[in-house]
Amino acid sequence: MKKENITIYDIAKEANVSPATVSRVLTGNAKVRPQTMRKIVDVIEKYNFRPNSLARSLLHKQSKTIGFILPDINHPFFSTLVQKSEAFALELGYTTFLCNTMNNSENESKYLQSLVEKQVDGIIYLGGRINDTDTDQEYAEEMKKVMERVPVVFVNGQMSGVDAHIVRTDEESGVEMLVELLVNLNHKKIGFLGGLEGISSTDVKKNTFVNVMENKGLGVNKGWVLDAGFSIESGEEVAAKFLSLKERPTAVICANDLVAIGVIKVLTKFGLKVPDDVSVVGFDDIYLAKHFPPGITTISQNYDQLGQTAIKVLVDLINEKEAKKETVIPTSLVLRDSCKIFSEK
Amino acid sequence: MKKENITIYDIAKEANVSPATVSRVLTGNAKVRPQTMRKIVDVIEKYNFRPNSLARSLLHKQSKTIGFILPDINHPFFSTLVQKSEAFALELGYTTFLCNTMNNSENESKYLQSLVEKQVDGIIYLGGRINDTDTDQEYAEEMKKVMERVPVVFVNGQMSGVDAHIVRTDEESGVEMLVELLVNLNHKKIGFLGGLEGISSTDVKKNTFVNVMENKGLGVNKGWVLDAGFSIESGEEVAAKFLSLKERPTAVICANDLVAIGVIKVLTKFGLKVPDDVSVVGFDDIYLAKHFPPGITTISQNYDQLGQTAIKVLVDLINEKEAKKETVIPTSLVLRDSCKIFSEK
DNA sequence: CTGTTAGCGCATTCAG
DNA sequence: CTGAATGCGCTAACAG
Repeated sequence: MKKENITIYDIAKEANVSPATVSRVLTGNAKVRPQTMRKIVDVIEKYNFRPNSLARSLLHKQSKTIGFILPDINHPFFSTLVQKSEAFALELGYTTFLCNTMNNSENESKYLQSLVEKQVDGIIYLGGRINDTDTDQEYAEEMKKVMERVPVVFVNGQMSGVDAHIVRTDEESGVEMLVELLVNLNHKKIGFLGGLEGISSTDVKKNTFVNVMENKGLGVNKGWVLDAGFSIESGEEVAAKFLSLKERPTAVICANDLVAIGVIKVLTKFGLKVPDDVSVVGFDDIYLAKHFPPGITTISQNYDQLGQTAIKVLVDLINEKEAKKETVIPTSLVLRDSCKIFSEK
Repeated sequence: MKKENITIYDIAKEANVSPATVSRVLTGNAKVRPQTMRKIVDVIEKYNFRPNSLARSLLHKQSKTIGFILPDINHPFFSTLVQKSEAFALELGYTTFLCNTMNNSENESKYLQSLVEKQVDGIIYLGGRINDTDTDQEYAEEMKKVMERVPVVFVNGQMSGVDAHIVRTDEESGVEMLVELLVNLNHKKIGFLGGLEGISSTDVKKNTFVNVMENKGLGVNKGWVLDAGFSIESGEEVAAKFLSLKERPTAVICANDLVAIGVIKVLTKFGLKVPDDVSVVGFDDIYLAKHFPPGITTISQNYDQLGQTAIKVLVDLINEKEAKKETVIPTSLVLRDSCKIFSEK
């Protein structure tokens, strides 16, 4: 059995007051005679009493809790974003439930249910199914049902048929900046490595890449656009394919920094120097980007702003205020040493 | 206002049964006529009803929730450990509350209170004050008060005066292995870089290091033991000090892999090759250790076992079973390419 | 197999 | 300023 819980009744009895009065000093919602107050506070401290927030939430029908759904807490992009968002939520008086789905769709459903049952006041969806370019309609239905009960904000994602509030990074302009940079550095043969087809962030980036290149009158060789995934290992894998290319690009844009790291690692291992032989750029500006030699030129996600805005929108929804349906967060270019001007040898 | 919640009463009314019967199908704790069952299930699905776990927890006096306290979710050591622990907790039917204190002692107190108020069934303490070699007695008192209400397990930490259950990595033998390795590689001048004095993991490692060295008849130069911290930046900082040494060790053991990364980065930048000029080893075997060139030789923390054991002990405590007071988890040596045999030039 | 009742711990009426 | 009573949503105990 559990140790017997102390309740406001116990406190009340010992302080010779009514439970209501104890409650009043706990919440500070009504005036209590200083004398009475002191007596009660003493007893509370004596027993080290803490009010049961479950009971409180049950009564108020709000838990002051926000749930986060994310695919992988180990990925620096998510851990950073979570950290920023969480800190801000805390300032606003919300605690958070982190649901790390480990890229598993079943977990995602379970957690979604669990958050509803736990009566969270709102949900921040950082990743998972909302990243699929083509929405599975079953998931969409599930999502809609959740949204009937709990406000939800999607970060860097969407679901077709689901009318959710969205906060997203301006990935298009990020990729544009990268292409501009490389082209200005005289690169004409540019590839795009990593990511996964069908995942929206990848598709958006790839499409933007192709469009911008064409606008500049530079073709894109299909063989230079290679999928793989989002991890360092994916980068290694795709770099191997890159190496086996008959004609190689002189510069590559990677789907994210981890991929860039994997790519650089393998190229280096096989004797290609970055940036001397190949220029490599990434995306996200995770903390490793500046540390991994030679230092990766990348696009910085505005983690603070992204996280804060998401929370802000969600809290507005919770309080039934109006909130912008879609907010786009700008990115910025971070120059480091993984790319340089191209010159024929 | 909140949207009106649907309750088992609503379901009961619509299905022409009593709330108790609805509850029975929800919990599956008692037999219900298939016919009745179907009727109820239909209504539940029609309204997409989910039971309120707050109410349930209030009644049962257990929330099936475990709280985690950790200093920095961005640190791969913690994010990996959390991931493993969480997955196992989930298997056991527990969901988790992650409390990322951001290395802030005030947050630690707040979260501790919050977890008690949220009626978590147990707390896993992954880091923070339990890492101080000298325990602040105020913190110890606070801890004890928490432990009167909720079972707690310390992972890789302790508090003097607090009689907690502990699960910890065998850091001593880990360091021993590293020293053995380096000595076998003919290194005689070995340094220890990073960590912070007063943090137990650092102190344990440093002491072990000094002892083992002395046992081998190899002295340790005080100037070769340099504090800094636990991040890549700390490694960079301490590497700068290393470079300014009159006489340098030929090999260094770093407090953890991030420090090793920082050290390698700076040494490389200043023209010293790792491992040709200096051998560098780390600790933890974070996923980066294998990716950061040249690949860092390190001690692997047994994340799975560490996390699972912690959860197992905690769950035993929750269920008021006996549990081993202290469990030591073995480590293993992971050989990569950041150290090599020493030979005079 | 099913219904009735009571209470988990708290905060909020409404009286006094 | 304080106390008594009520109900948040659920399930366990007890009848039937």
